[in-house]
Amino acid sequence: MDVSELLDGLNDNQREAVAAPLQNMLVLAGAGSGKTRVLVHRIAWLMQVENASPYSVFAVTFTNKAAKEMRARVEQTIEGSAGGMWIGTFHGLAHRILRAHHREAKLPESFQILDSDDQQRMIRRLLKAMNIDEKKWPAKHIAWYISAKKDEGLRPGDIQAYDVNEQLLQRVYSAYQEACDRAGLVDFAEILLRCYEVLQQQPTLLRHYQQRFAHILVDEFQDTNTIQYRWLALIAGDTNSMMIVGDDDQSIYGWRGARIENIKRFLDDFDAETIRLEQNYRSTATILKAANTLIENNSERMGKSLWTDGNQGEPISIYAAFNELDEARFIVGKIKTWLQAGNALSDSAILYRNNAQSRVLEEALLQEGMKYRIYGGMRFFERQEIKDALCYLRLVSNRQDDAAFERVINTPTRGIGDKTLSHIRDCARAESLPLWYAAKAIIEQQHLSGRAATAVTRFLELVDGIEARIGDLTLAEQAKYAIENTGLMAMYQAEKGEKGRARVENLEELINACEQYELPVDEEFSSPLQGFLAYTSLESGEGQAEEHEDAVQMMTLHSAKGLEFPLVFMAGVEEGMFPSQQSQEESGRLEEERRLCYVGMTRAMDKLYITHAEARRLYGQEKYHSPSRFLRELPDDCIEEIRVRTKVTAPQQSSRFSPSLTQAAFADSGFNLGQRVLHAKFGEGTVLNYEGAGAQSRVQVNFDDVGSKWLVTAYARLQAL
DNA sequence: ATCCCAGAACTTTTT
DNA sequence: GTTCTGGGAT
Repeated sequence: MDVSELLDGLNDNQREAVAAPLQNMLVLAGAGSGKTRVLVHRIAWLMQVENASPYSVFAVTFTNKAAKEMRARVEQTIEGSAGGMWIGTFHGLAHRILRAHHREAKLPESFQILDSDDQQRMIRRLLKAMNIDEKKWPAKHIAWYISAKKDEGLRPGDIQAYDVNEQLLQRVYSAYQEACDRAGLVDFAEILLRCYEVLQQQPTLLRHYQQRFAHILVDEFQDTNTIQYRWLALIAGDTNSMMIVGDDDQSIYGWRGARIENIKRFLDDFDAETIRLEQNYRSTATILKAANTLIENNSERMGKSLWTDGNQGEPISIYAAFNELDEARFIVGKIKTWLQAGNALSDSAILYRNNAQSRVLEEALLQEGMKYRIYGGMRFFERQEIKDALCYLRLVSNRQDDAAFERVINTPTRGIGDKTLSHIRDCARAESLPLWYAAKAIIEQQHLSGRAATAVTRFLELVDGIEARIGDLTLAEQAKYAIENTGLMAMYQAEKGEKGRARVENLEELINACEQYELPVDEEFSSPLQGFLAYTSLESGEGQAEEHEDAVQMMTLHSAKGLEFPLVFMAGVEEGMFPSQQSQEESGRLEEERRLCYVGMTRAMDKLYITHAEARRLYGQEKYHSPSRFLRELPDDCIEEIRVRTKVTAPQQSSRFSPSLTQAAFADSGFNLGQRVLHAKFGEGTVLNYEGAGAQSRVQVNFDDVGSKWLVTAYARLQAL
């Protein structure tokens, strides 16, 4: 590609960033302002104009998806291979360095990665051994604590524990770390911290990477945490060509350690120039104006205002639903209309604050026979049956892996009970041995009863046997061999019902994934299996066996970041839901919620609907939320209210409507409950739920605007208790 | 080893 | 209200 072509089609600011001299730079890139484009073109520019070698490029993203996209677009732009460049996620790149220098990092060659589930099991095990009450100290919280400390670059010894609680946490952290080290295991946070420490402690190594990576590019910089910042700074050294791209207004991961202030810190530490990308190529002027106005309510912004030379577009529609069912019905209705106008389902998205909200929406879509796809949820490589299989493979490749040992020693059941297991654990603890070797020792010392000893021996031989047999097999054959010979397949085949069938299918899909897997040529893995295992932990399997059909896209606001859709619905925009209850109680959280709202709004290209429900069944209770404060922050001339809100009046004593009130409401309208379809005119304070003695019914109510009154179609679904 | 029930949880998510 | 989990009973 010709050099001038690299700048063609870019606006002035984008061009300025792409063609900037070698210097540290912050590109403050608003939503939909073409930041990926700038990064990609910058890489091409560095190569073609600055004669940078591909080996000098180090491009970091947060997600595998973003890394993959960047690599693909670079290759497209430079019309060649991006091999030699390091383009990947923070964890992927740090992991790569650790593999290459596992000795310096004091890790076994076949070290394995713990996902958060493994991590929690590991902690639970420790808590039992340390006699700590799990009720008082849930493994989840402790895992959270440990990760948070690692994210800040803190080892147990760096923590000043002033009170007994923190001292306990510190003790568990310490024990956990020892257990991981002994087993050759690293958790996600450990990958970064360990890599950081190795580079810091090995000046020769560090110099090597610093000299090699003359050009560092970082995407989504507002999401970096402390250790990520330090890691980048270390590798950058005094290089003066680091380009970071980010948007302080889209920082929504503060709750998991992201430091929005890293952007400002970068400006100081690296004496960087700032370039702003404010022209938006995605949304209508109306949507942008509303989003801008909203975000201006935040303080300490770096300042940025999106604009477009495109259409004004339609106003943002705000719908005040009677309850969550009405909300779902409304949304589905609008999607239906949109579909009938000749649009694709997959161009519409429903965004919500928390996953629990998806259910009612799903039911409504199902009722209309509309296809949908929900993002998030259980990932492929995290499924129980998949993890079982992977843990066998982990154990095959690294006998020290205690987490894997614990998981599969009695899966499928082979007569190794709690007693035998705690025997092995005791021995392991006493001798500071991995469980595998403790089990071996116990058998040799004949400390077990005949039956238990046979069972354990058979297990050890099983794993050894797999390793002996898979030597010259392909990866897929190895997996197949392991899944079948361990009895896993038989176990899940025997499991009845839809669930068992799905699990068998997943195991087959795992073999398929092995077939598809390509070992990265330039990374240092001792075996294809090793590479595959790392892949399964770092890439959770999004896209595995996924169908691409035309469907409504459903996801949380968080997972919508980076995406765009012509038609967007934001559901449940109510006080207590969004901003969430807890964000209103803790200080500083509110602004992040507002940024989340900003992110949500700026996903919409053409039309945005925002809905809120006056009544909502939440955790089994009827809640009456007022519309979100964020709605009040939108400028009047950008919005239209589809249904003027009515005041829902609950009876004084109870937060639920009473049966008599419900019956009265229906009787007043001249209809009886139980009648399949009812037509009624309802006024303010419409009663939506009916609960009678002996039978429980949920009244589903459909509303359409008819002048100042509402024509109501309702039917009751009576369910005997 | 398996099953069943009581009790707890319950933002947001990538790696 | 629902779903998951852990512990106790069979």
